[in-house]
Amino acid sequence: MAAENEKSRLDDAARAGWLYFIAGHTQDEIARMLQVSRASAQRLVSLCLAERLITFRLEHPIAACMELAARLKERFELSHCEVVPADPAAPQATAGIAERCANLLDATLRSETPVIVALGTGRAVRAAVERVTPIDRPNHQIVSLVGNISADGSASFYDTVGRLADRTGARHYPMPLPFLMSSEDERNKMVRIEPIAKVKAVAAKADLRLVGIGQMDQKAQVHVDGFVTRDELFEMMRQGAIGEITGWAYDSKGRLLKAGTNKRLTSIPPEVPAKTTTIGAAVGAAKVPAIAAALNGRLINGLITDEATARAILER
Amino acid sequence: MAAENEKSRLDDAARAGWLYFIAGHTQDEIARMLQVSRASAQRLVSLCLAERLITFRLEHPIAACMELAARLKERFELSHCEVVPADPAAPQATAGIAERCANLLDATLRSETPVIVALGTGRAVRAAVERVTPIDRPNHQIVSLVGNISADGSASFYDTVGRLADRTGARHYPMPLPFLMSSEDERNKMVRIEPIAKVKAVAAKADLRLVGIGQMDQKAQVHVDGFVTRDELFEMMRQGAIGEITGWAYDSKGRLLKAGTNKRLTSIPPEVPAKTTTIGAAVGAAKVPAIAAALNGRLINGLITDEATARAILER
DNA sequence: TCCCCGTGTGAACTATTGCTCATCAATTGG
DNA sequence: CCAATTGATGAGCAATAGTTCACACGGGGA
Repeated sequence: MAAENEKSRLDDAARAGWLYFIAGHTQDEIARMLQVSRASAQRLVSLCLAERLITFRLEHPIAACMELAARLKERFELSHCEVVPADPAAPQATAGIAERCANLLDATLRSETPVIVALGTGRAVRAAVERVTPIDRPNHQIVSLVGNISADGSASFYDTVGRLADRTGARHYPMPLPFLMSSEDERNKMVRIEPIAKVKAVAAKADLRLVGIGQMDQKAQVHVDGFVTRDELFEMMRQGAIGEITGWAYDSKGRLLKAGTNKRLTSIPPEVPAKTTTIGAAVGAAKVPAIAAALNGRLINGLITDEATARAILER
Repeated sequence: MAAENEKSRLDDAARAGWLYFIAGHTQDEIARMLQVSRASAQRLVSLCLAERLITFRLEHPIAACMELAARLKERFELSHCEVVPADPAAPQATAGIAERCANLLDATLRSETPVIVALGTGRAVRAAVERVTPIDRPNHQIVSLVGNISADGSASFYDTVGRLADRTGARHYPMPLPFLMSSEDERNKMVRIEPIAKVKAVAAKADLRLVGIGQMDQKAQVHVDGFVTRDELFEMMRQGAIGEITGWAYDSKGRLLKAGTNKRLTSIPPEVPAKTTTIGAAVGAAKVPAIAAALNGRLINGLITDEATARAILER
């Protein structure tokens, strides 16, 4: 086709695009104006889009978040990803992601058919549970991925499973075990006893796993909360631990370590690669390496984070 | 409603808009993603538009033209307006507007039901006629608004009516009169004779009038072509003439003058205000005051011009 | 010259979107 | 505390947009 016609076709495409998107006419009107069939007007509008003659710009902070979420989803083959605007007032605030996690839980629990939700650790997860809107779903099941008894024998304040069950009337399965056993043998023994095996079995069928992601540094939450000692933490760091999910430490490639506390952990380990919908929830510059490793290692296939964290992950 | 909810609603609107326009999802998909009904998703997309969260940008020279045409249409209450990109190589070229005029004529003449087209003077009009695609429409009528005999008695080379009739097989009505009579009396006598009255009658029923717009300055086309003498031209300029349509001179407010050559003109005068679709076709910096006056005086209700001229008219 | 290929076209059909209306929940004022 | 008002909601329908298909046109190449 002659270059001149090609050009005039693009001109018409631009005209059609202008009339459609900017002037707000229907394609039928445009067809009459341009003296073509409606089908041709539609083709012109498509062409205008295809040739990128027209661009959309979303003037809203959310736009950047959507963009980041789409890139994360693509890059790490995630089944679900949400990025919330970073709160400039509180860059580490979990409020934003907690709201999204709560929304996700709401959506999942709204289902009439029975679902199983498994919960891990993390402030965001805990906060999310508090924000779930109460709903009566006695046929759902809520299961904990981590032991809720801390080193000193008291019940952990992370009783997220119980709280979520309160709000839904669902059956719930806390894990009646200490976070760490004293030896590998003992761990292996414990996880085979009936009540624990039952919890594991339910967790294995979970429709959704919602987990926090912890970094393994001097401020590691597992240490701050008293689940692992300073020495245990340092040992894991020497072994290359960079992050943890439900206590399971992994290295910078997202490989679960086969040493140290991992041998004595009672938590249910992540699937590798994650097949069940497994959503990680975490924010903060300190957690970026841990989150990135979890994504690369396919320990999670979903992520809820904030804008600053998302950007940092993508820029690595 | 609380400000927080309001904000979250706008967030959702932005999300929906992003998913719709940028990610290209359907509203149904968006509804599922956002956990709302499809109707609500549609409302969110509308809201996004209404709140101008999203803007469209058309990266094409045509965009500016469409914008200018829309402003001219609005400002002067035009029923039709087209602005073509100015050709940087030939700022006065009528090629662009001629093409659009031809397109307009094509569109009008394509009609199966009989239509009457009246033609005025002007290079653009003449060039447009040459570009009309031949079509067999014996029931159409083409009528001239101006005498086609020049001062020296020869037939004018502006035989646009004949040329257009050739291309369409339409009946045509040239105006067998000199452009100017020697006196007002004589003019009044001539326009009453049968063949002329017939032409006037047909012209009065025209569905479309396509006319050129001439400026009244030393390079006025009516003078250059020898229809009016230098003295006559200067006299009209003294009377305030700034432009002419089919020879009828008007002042800067678009009021037809009641003096000088206007008293001896045989051309069919413009309707004031224009009720029939009356399209003016003109480009060039020199014609800007004439075009603007014609628009203000409602001598025309349609305009075909180029980008530079359109901009100049709007900036006055 | 005739044929073939690529391209564009409109008709007809399907999918998507926009709108109206009845309903319902929340908030406010009496 | 209740009625009135406001505003959001979803169902259902009408309008609009998108797709598919068969066909026509026009420009090379045999």
